Formats: sequence, structure tokens, C-alpha cells
Amino acid sequence: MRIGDVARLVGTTPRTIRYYEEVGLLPETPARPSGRHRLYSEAEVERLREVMRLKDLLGVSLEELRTLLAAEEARAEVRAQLRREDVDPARRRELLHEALGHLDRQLDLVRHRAAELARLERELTETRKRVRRTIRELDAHTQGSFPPAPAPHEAGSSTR
Amino acid sequence: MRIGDVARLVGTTPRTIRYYEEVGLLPETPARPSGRHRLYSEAEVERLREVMRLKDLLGVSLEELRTLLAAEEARAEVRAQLRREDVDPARRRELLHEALGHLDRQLDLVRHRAAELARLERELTETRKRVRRTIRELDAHTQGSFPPAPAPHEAGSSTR
DNA sequence: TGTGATCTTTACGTTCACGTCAGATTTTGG
DNA sequence: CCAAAATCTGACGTGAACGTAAAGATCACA
Repeated sequence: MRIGDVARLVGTTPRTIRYYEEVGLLPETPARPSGRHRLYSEAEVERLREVMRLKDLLGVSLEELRTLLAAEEARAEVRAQLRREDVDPARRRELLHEALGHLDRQLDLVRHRAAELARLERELTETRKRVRRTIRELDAHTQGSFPPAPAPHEAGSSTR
Repeated sequence: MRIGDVARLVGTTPRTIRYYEEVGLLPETPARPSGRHRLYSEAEVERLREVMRLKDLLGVSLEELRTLLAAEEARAEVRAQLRREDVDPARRRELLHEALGHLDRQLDLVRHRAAELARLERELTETRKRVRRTIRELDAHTQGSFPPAPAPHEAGSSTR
């Protein structure tokens, strides 16, 4: 797969992909003789998707994201080492604990944001209820004078 | 309250506050003879807090945020009109429906992000479980050889 | 083997969201 | 009333995250 296809697939541009590689968010496609085209596998597309998702959801800088993504690599490393049975158990434990630490940092971040978002959603829902109640009261009082006025717009969620 | 106090209170800088006013996120403090110091009430501080919260949680541009915040203003408008009993009920209904539309747009955005964040959290939690299980297995197999290795770091959440 | 589409590197440009500096003005505390 | 502190209005600077343009190389295919 070439860079243009990947860009179309994940909804971005070749420039962005190259930039992410430049700042270390994506691994430099291994041993590519400078000048030749970059080629991507499905796994690398997934990685890019993950990067974009995290960037979007966590709203962190690419720099922070890069350190966060050390977790991913650490875990890949661990998986690789685990496949070879001949590794020092102490070293393994070390790697695993490291991965755990990274995961915990991500989880803290995610949970914090999730909690705040939930609070915001509750507040909005509450306000929405109040507005709808007010509308109903208004309709009740002027009932009969004219029809309940069809909603003058449509915004996506509405009454679902 | 002066701009410096406000900045300290909400954890930002005077420059940012002026900038937000400049791009229309904060109302220009009404009828301030150019050159005089800006003065803020508690309500305005709250508004600023709200702006910063939304910016942070939704991760939208200040421009988008400005249109989103039309909701707030619309609702303020509605409340004002509702206090005066002498307003055309049709007009009221119109305003209320408009506010409802804005709220729905915000809710769509918030719910979407909340759902994605929740998914991310589930994935992370799942991975974390697997890592911990692997560690336990490793400890079981090498049990007795040497102590269970004290965690080499501490990252905030850990075992909670 | 050519040829058009796509890609490569290099480098400068752009937008957003402020930071920083200067010089003048306003406000506050004594 | 006066000095010190804070604020005001421009204006230019900056870092992040790309966009864009140019000139040449590579690739897929007939």
C-alpha cells in the first residue's frame, strides 16, 4: 500500500503521514532506501488510525502522544520477548511492569476526561429537560389558539 | 474584579482573556470607554470557566466554540423574555425551540465523544487485565527463586 | 520502453492560539 | 497628590501542526 491509499483510507493527507513519521509517531518504514516510495501494511494503517483516535479523543500534543505511545511499543516488545521462551524472567517482569505503568497513565487520563464529559452530558441533559418542560407548559396554556407549531429546524439528534 | 485577578482565578493569563474577547467568546465588557480597565463580575468569571471547560473537553476550535456558545446566549435571551410576561407566545415557542436545537447539537457532540472515550477505556482496561494476568502467571512459575520484585515505579493510579 | 500518475525531498508559507514587548494610560495605596 | 502597580492598545514573535509549491525520482502498466 502506498501513502496516498493509506491517506484516503484513514481520512488524512500524505503530508500528515510523513509529518507523523518525522516527529516519531510512526516508525520510519524500515530500511527504505532514501528516495523510494513508502509502503505500508495493514498493521501500519491500524497504528495510524490509533494515533489519530488518541490525538482526537485525548486532545494532547503530538509530543505528549509520542510518549504515551511508548506504551504500545513497550507492549509489542513484551509480546516479542514472550514469544521467545529464553528470556530472563526478571527482565520479563520488568518489561511487564513498565507496560503496566504506561497503561495506568493512559487510563488515568482517559478516566479523568470521561468523567468530566459525563458531567457535562448530565448538565446538558438536565437543561434540555427543563427547556422541553417549559415548551410543554407553553403549549398547554395556549392550547387551541393555534397548532403546536412544527419544529422550525432539524439538528441531528432531536427527539431520539 | 480586574483582568489579572480573573486570570489567576481561572488559571490563565490576561492576554488569553483579551484574546477571547477579541474573537467573540466573551462579550466586550459593555460600554467601556476605550482605554479604561476591564472589570468583571462573578457571572463573567463563570462564563470564562465554562468556555475553557468546553474548549478542553470538546477539543474544538475557538471558532466552532463560538457558534456552539450561541446556545448559551440564546437561552439567556429566552430567560430574559420569559421573565416579561408580555411576549408573544409564538415568539417564545420559537426561541425555546431554537435553544433546544443548540442543546441537541452540543449533546450530539458530547455523547459521541463520551462513547468513543468509553470504548477506549474499555479497551485499555481489558489490556491491563491481560498484562496483570501475565505477570501473575510469571510470578507463579518462578515462585521461590527470588522475591516478587517490587514495582520499579509509581504512576498515579496503579493498583487502585 | 515510454509515459502518466504518484511519490520523494526540500523548503518556505499559513493558521491558530496565544506570548512578549513597548509606550502610554489608568488605578490604587499611602 | 504622587509613585508604584496594574492595565491598555497595538504590533510583532512563536510553536505546533500541517499546507503548498517545485524539481526530480519511482512506479504501474500498456
